[in-house]
Amino acid sequence: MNDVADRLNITKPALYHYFNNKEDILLECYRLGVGLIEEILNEVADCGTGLQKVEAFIQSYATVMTVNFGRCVMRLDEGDLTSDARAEVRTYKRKIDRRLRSFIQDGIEDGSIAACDTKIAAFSIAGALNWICMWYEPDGALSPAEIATQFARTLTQGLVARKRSSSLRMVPKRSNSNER
Amino acid sequence: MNDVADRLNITKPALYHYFNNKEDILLECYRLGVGLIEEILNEVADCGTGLQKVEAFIQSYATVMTVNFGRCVMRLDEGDLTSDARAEVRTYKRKIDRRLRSFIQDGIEDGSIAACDTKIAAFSIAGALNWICMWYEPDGALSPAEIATQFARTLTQGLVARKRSSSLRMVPKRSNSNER
DNA sequence: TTTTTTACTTACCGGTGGGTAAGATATCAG
DNA sequence: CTGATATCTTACCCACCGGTAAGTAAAAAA
Repeated sequence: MNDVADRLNITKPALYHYFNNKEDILLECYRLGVGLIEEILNEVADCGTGLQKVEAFIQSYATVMTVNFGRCVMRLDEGDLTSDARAEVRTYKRKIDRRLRSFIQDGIEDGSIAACDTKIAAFSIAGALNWICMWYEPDGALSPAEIATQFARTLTQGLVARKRSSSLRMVPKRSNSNER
Repeated sequence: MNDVADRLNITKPALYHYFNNKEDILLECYRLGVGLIEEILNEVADCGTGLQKVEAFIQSYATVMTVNFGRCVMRLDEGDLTSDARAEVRTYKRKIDRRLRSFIQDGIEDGSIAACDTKIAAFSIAGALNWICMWYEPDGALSPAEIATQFARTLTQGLVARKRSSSLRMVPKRSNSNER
């Protein structure tokens, strides 16, 4: 708390003028991060096949994970929250997870995604994405755009080499619309 | 420390009879976990194409993440280690990461894996796998075996639905082992 | 038997860190 | 001007937690 206050050029009691306690600050950061994610979820919600939605989701989510408040969403450990706060956080998480699963389900239904366990597939994607903020560093070799694009590709297409068969490659004009 | 000692039915000073400090205990747990991972890495090291090695790696690593000491490897936050310990931990991590990347590289060279950025691909896989211990619960709906198998499939094959083209689909008798 | 080593215990310490009491200064409403 | 409210400070508190001092009991070595 002292450090936080220092960083803001105020004293600790001034901090407590704006927040009730440490957890409130943490939660507020978390809420900001979740806000970012929910924003992109809404943008993504209607943009083609299930596969395309998942792809767009990955692309956007990966980008969010490279910005400060995005990282908060992941770095927060449920373990050291009071039960009230934990409940709130879990609600957010569930909401995002459900959304991702629904995209996958859409894809299975419209034929763009192979039959699979949506729960595990969603966990797999979410894990890869959440983990980004464990290794990403702003001044590192990989740019957010590169990461987002490669992740979208790897997670949807897999690693496996494919014979260039028929007209399978339908992913259109989303080459790299994410430079910012 | 008191809690740990309690759990072992001894007092805190007894704990300090066996370990120098808290960090040592943490590190020892970590080492046990890394030991498990390196074991499987060696088993995997020569078992076919690059893709098959990656697949075997995923399968095994996912399983490790569901056992206690496996979880330690991931739950340990570099942030609260002394620089010595951090150096050690980073060495382990680098070793594992390099190994995974080499498998991917092997696959690209032998044609079983599509050309991609090995660094990002490895991060993506490692992230999905590491994240497992954030949601896995021993008494939950998903068994370690299911998780491992589905992860291996999803991460290597991707989500995308593929036309049954030529002899590509070599994964046999695994129709839908994921009901529940 | 004596000595040493191993395996602990009770009682305690000091720093850290989240949080507060009480007051100062400034702004704003009436 | 008066009183209330918002914004911030100095000085302090105390629970918790990592770690230790000093001593005890039992086993192993001599």
